[in-house]
Amino acid sequence: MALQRDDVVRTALRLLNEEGIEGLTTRRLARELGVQSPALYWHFKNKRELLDLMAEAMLAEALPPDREPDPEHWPAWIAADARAKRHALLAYRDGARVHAGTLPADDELPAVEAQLLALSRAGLRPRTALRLLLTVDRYIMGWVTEEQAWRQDAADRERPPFPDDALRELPLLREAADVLRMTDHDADFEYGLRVMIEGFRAEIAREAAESAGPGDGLGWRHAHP
Amino acid sequence: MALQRDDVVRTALRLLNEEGIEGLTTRRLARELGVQSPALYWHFKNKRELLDLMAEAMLAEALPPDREPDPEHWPAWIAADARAKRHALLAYRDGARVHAGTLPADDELPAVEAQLLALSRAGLRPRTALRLLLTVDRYIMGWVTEEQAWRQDAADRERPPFPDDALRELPLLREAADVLRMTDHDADFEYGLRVMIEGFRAEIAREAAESAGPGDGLGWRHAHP
DNA sequence: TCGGGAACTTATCGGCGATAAGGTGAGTCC
DNA sequence: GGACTCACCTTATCGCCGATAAGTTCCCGA
Repeated sequence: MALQRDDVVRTALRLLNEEGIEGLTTRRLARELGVQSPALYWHFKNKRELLDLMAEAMLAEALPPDREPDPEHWPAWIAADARAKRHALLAYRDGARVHAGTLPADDELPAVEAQLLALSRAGLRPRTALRLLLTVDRYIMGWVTEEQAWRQDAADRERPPFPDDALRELPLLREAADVLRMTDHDADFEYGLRVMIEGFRAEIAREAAESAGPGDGLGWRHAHP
Repeated sequence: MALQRDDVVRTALRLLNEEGIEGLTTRRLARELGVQSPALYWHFKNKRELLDLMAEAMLAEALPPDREPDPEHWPAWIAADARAKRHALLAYRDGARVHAGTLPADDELPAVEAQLLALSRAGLRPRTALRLLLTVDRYIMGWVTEEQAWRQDAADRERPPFPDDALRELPLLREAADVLRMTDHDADFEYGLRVMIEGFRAEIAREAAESAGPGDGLGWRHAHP
């Protein structure tokens, strides 16, 4: 049986985990598949295309396109999707770097439309809703990129960064040292996510107030959920 | 006069802008400096070290370490710093990718300490304050990374992404099409930043309420500024 | 005057993504 | 049943990359 595009992508993802993005070369991948490296160029126009398919595959597992976001509990599914995406990216070494800069495929757009629908039921205009989704997405990408870089060179590094004596004259940083040293990625990510959703609440309240009539310019009302 | 480390970094930054990160090779850089490429390894232990110094130089211009953040107006300086950092990264092609994964140098820590001090005057514990700073930093990094990737392959791409007919069945996305297509990076970035700061306000109010006494678990009070 | 080290050169290594051109084998058509 | 086709792969090669080894130049201080 001849090589399938799908086999290549799966093998590439396995190789990514074993060797990291630096070690993911067309030659190495070909060897893994029992094939000569130019054979890969039958299946992909270039390495970028392979990386794009890898990125798509990484997220397809974690974020199936047929979710049905509930307008009543938007903070819940926004947070759940965010966690799922983070974990999907974390599941592969350098996952965030592989995913960075890829465009959503056309068949992912309906899922976004569904999210916009839910958020507009919650009181947001589509433009605003999409901006919120993009905001949390950028946060996730930035977060996981740093997280994986950190984890990676924590593995290489001989000694931990920010030793105590570098913080001697910096009492507040010393008190926040475990955040600075990222000893608990999960909790720190979660914190930022929560704060962000808090901001979304305020934004929804503001926009609802604006559309209901002239607001007070601050819009401090309780968002629905 | 012999080559100075600083000349190399400056030339590398210029070259980065002209050629992009792919075109920034040691050979090309050496040629630009009128030198053979192994000469560079006298000044830097490897390319990673050069990139780190480039990252540091990029931001040093825009975020001088002697700013004095005002506790009374923290939303203002958080936003200003965020904009400055974004612009610093945007000032160089692939700036975000160059900066990604670098650690703050030890001499940048006092500036962070000053920010923590201002935020703690505004009512936050140091751990929380640092988490907030990291949150907005991750947002910036994620944002600019995507923004530069987008700008870049907008230059290569023959036709714009998300053509109208891909959105035919997606009315909400169509209404938000200019956000989806990122026609106004500045405004979209600003929006997310504002929402984020809105969340910070809520967080500060909550933490103030908690430390003042038993809160209501929601903390919906007006933040001070 | 001469030793030494800073700053560079030449030569070379192994590896990379990609292309060109050719081979092979299974299926199809007459 | 033989010629043709085309999917899928190989071999050979290109120009580039980051990096190292070893040797050269030249200035400065003792």
